[in-house]
Amino acid sequence: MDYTISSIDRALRMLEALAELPGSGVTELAKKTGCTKSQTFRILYTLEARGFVIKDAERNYRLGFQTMLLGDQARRQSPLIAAAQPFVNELYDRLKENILLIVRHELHSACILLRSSPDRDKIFADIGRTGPLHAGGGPKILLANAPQSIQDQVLSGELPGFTAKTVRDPDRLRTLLEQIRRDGWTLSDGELDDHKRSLATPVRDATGTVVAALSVTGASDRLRDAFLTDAREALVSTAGRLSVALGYRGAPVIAS
Amino acid sequence: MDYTISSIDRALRMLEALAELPGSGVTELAKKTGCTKSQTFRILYTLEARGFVIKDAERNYRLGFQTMLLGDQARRQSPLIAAAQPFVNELYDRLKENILLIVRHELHSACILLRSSPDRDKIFADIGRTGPLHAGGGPKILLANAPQSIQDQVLSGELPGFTAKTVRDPDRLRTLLEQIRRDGWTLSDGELDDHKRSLATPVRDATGTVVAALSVTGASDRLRDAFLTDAREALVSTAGRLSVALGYRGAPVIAS
DNA sequence: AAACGCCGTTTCACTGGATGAAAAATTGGT
DNA sequence: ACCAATTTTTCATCCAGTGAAACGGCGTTT
Repeated sequence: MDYTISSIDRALRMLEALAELPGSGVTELAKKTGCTKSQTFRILYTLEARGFVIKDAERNYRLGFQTMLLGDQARRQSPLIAAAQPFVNELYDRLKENILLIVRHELHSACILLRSSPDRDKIFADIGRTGPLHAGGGPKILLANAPQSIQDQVLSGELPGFTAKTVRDPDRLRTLLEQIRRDGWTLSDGELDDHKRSLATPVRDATGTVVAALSVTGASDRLRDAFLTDAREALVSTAGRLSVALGYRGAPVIAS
Repeated sequence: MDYTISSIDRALRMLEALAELPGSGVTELAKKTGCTKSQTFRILYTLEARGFVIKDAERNYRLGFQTMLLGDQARRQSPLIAAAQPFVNELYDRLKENILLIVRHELHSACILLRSSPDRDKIFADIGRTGPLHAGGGPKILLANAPQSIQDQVLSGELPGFTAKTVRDPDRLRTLLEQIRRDGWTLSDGELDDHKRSLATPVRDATGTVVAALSVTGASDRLRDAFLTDAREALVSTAGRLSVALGYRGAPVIAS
């Protein structure tokens, strides 16, 4: 049964459109969302009245403070983030490389926790930044463990390349995803960022569902050899403990 | 002319209610927002479909990842935050005390930027946390410069005390607000946090509207004497430069 | 075991709020 | 001043949203 209230759905899509096109006007947003211009105007008026969007002097719109504040509250109140924070910190203290917690939202990945060192090289992932599901350690873990319909949609859609090493062939990706599910972890070697490697492994909740990927990312010339093996073991162990903290009671994944 | 779409307004209020009562069920949220139960159920269903809220196994709701991610985008795309960030950092480097940028949202204050030192004592203000307008340096600056209707509403409403030093008498507050407008800065001595002082001054935009308050907050035994004077001068100067960066072209405020 | 209360979910007749097309107003560029 | 593009406003129309009540499940009480 579908209980969707379509005017509310349109407003939510308007917020999403604004996140992608900050500083847009009424006509542009109408085109982006498929709403009529007068509908768009009224939606924006309603959103503006509550501070979700701001209209500037040139009549361009941006996300407003109330969106920001509610986002902060969402972060503060997230049981997953609360549970994961100490484990992310611990892993960072151990490895001194970037540690990320990545989630899937529809057909994309998003970084919801990031512990990085100021003197480490910049990486694609950043707090709140969305990215692909087919490239990168964490994203591939999430794709490999996503519902079949999600996998099918991603693999039949566009598979953009971020570097020369990004795997873009659907058949090759299917094989990789199968191996990832078997292994219980994955390594991304320069698929999202040149000269960067990313190890990742799943985080499961009480029902056994993969709700996030825990990942360590750093320069390829550091993440190799014995340190790579060490990092992988620490990563899998930490993600396993986090999963237990989230109520997971399945069998421990045995690395091949 | 009122172009508010009431079902959308209800959905936005539902998000706000969830920020205040995370983990609520349908009945509680209906009561909080004044919506019927079937309306509440449908609103939540629509919000959940797009990831703005999450329903857990016990049928309780919380803000979801999409709210968090949009909040992150709002922060990333805010011209005010982008402009203020270097000034906040500079002031922090200078004073080594907590530096805050505070905004008003309806009848409350909210901290949108915070530069604090790990070894500093904890203060009330925190990123994304909303607070009063009648207590604390930054909040009082915002109240003193708010539209008359906002001032009237705040002063005729509840004025809760946070410490023994919080001013709760509306008449006394009116006198204080007048002085704040004359002085162009204010000192809060233990009104929000015991043993904490907070200096604050307004930040203006191109139209001369006070859009934020810049504030330095620290322990009372550090924020005194010559350091207090020094901090005040640095604060007022920095806020003035930030205001200019935002397009403000008014006369410089001369401190009494 | 049955009754009861509470909550979340579902149903469907009804209507008023949302809609869209077009007019009016505003803005920025030449 | 003129013009094109955009934003805002208007109003007759109608359908999407509403609300009251039924339904189902669960935990507690008798």
